[in-house]
Amino acid sequence: MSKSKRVTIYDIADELGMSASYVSRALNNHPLVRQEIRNRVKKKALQLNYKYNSHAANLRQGSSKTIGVVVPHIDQSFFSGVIAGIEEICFQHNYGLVICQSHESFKQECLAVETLIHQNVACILISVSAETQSYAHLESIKQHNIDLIQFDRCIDKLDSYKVLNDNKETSFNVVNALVEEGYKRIAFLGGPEHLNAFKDRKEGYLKAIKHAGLSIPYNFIVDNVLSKDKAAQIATELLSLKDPPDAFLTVSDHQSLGVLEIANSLGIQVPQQLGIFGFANEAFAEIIQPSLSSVDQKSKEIGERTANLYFKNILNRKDNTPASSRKEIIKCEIIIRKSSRKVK
Amino acid sequence: MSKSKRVTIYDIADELGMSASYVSRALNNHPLVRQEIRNRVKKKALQLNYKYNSHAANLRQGSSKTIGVVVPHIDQSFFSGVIAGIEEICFQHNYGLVICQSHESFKQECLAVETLIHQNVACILISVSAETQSYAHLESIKQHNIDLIQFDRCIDKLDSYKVLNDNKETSFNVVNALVEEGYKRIAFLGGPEHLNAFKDRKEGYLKAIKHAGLSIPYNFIVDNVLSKDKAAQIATELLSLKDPPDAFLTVSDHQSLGVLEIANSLGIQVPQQLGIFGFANEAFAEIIQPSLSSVDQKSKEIGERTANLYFKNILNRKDNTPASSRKEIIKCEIIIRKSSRKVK
DNA sequence: TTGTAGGCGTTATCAT
DNA sequence: ATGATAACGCCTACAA
Repeated sequence: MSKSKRVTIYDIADELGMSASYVSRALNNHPLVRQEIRNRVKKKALQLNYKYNSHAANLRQGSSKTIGVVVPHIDQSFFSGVIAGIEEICFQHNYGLVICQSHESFKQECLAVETLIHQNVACILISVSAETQSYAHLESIKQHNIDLIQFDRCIDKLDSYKVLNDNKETSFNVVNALVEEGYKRIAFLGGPEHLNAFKDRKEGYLKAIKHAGLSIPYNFIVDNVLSKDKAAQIATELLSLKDPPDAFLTVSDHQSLGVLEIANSLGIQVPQQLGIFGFANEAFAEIIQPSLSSVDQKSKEIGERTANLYFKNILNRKDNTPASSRKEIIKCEIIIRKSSRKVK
Repeated sequence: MSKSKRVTIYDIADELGMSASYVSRALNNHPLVRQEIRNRVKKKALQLNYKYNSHAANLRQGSSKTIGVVVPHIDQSFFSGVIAGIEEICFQHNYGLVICQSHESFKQECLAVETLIHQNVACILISVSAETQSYAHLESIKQHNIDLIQFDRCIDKLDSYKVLNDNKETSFNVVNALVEEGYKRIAFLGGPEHLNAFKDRKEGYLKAIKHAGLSIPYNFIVDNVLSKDKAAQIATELLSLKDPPDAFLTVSDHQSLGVLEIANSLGIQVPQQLGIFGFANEAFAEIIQPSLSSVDQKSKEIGERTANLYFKNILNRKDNTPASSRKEIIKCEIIIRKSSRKVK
């Protein structure tokens, strides 16, 4: 295979005895080009194995019909669900998608954002890493005339569209459900409190505890234990107390899993002696024994709404939306499984 | 924020009273530019909020320091592991990564490949969809001077580097392990046979069955049942026979899960009455009860080796490697858990 | 060590 | 309806 030069619209033009600009128009279905000619050009393009060069087009047009997504992990069901939703909408609008993982690292997140800016994406959709506290990198996005939408885990202070779950309400309702089930000493394993999603879940929890008139020891409420291992460690400590919790509300199923494993190893019966309730509705939640109660965050819908926000509200209608309507709330669904149901 | 024009190297050059080409060299750490000047230029770039324009650079250079990956799903632990490995190596070499999902659809796979060609990626790493039988789209990659490496699920007939597991040997060994455990009527739930990974696993199975001198009814061997649901359906049929299988070897943990659920619902004890063994070592395999025996395919290593193949063997050393050495084999690790261990 | 000039492939604008 | 031309931002011979 010779290192032949790339086939361009000029090659097509030459073969067809027309100009490159006309070929370009034909390929792009320009209304001024007759269907018959379009077909002829496209046929020739195929025959010559011509491929469109996005870089050239992007350079010329200064924008790229591409959307960038940055998420902590692509293999958590919440995020892969979101991505599936985004993909679908982008596909409908004929936009490309570049997916980046931060692996919960601030540094990698900055790098990803940097790359996406270099690529001149039209819009960046981001759910920030657990480490992310400052947001100069996000402001830099806007400085480059790239649109920004945050979802799920947002920097509150940063002005941008946001797509969120009704975390506080859901958390409140979950605790109520636990209380109704007879649990009274409900511990809370949270995430980093500087992220709204986790802060809201904690607030909902606190509100419900108050509402139910329960008194919870201060050390039952632990922030920033977002991994299975950290959760397991805290669970070990708490469950070894003379007056241990009789339930855990966690902000992720991975934490729930950590708690469950510790409970098992300590011989504590779930759900009879200990209730467990989490967020995210990971695939494994309904598979394991006992199945884990969890919150379905409607990830695919979040993805769809987030992407649609760009296409419907931002593109064209360059943003004179009042700040107040810049938040979309997606309602969660509470899924009660065995891990929080004492009575059959 | 005004719709200001993008800051370019010309702006930096103007401010600093030098030429754009010199700025370009300074930013790229060209040896002929003194460190002191490099620093000054970079400082000014930062100050002006300059961002590199990849499109312009790619267009100029005709290649993009970007690698494209196409996988069926990003949220299966095998593939996300592979991606993690690839990411790491790309990062070391300062290459970008574009990740695409085919969702097991041939059409979407073609689309992804098309997009990556348009983006002028340096190399495409692909594990084809279950539907993929023809490979014109993959040949098209090579026609565009883009390098191609297949991993895991490969089109055998297509000449390219390949990174594979030792599927046949592993499958053979797994069956032996099942036989040693006392299982005798071992059914096989496979994938689409036109894909080497599944074909090899089947061959290993058949070889081991023969080697052990077992006789297996022909209907115990079923191809192309790659989902949990399909596996469950076949398991229901087989387990309802008067002489049912006493073990299942599957080619994915999702299938194993389907089998397990059916066994549970039929009141069949796993592993006492029915052994189950799968591939992929999904996260849930060790979590559920009984834990699922599976094959760890060393996904991260596959990713690393695949990416390294590009950087070490292809880049620069433009391919005079003999066809024979164009295959890398990664050894699997067999993980025996409860679902296939009769004796304690 | 630094600058000049040209071109990568496309598309928008202007002209015919 | 079709063509010529310039420009997007960068890099790299080549020149000085």
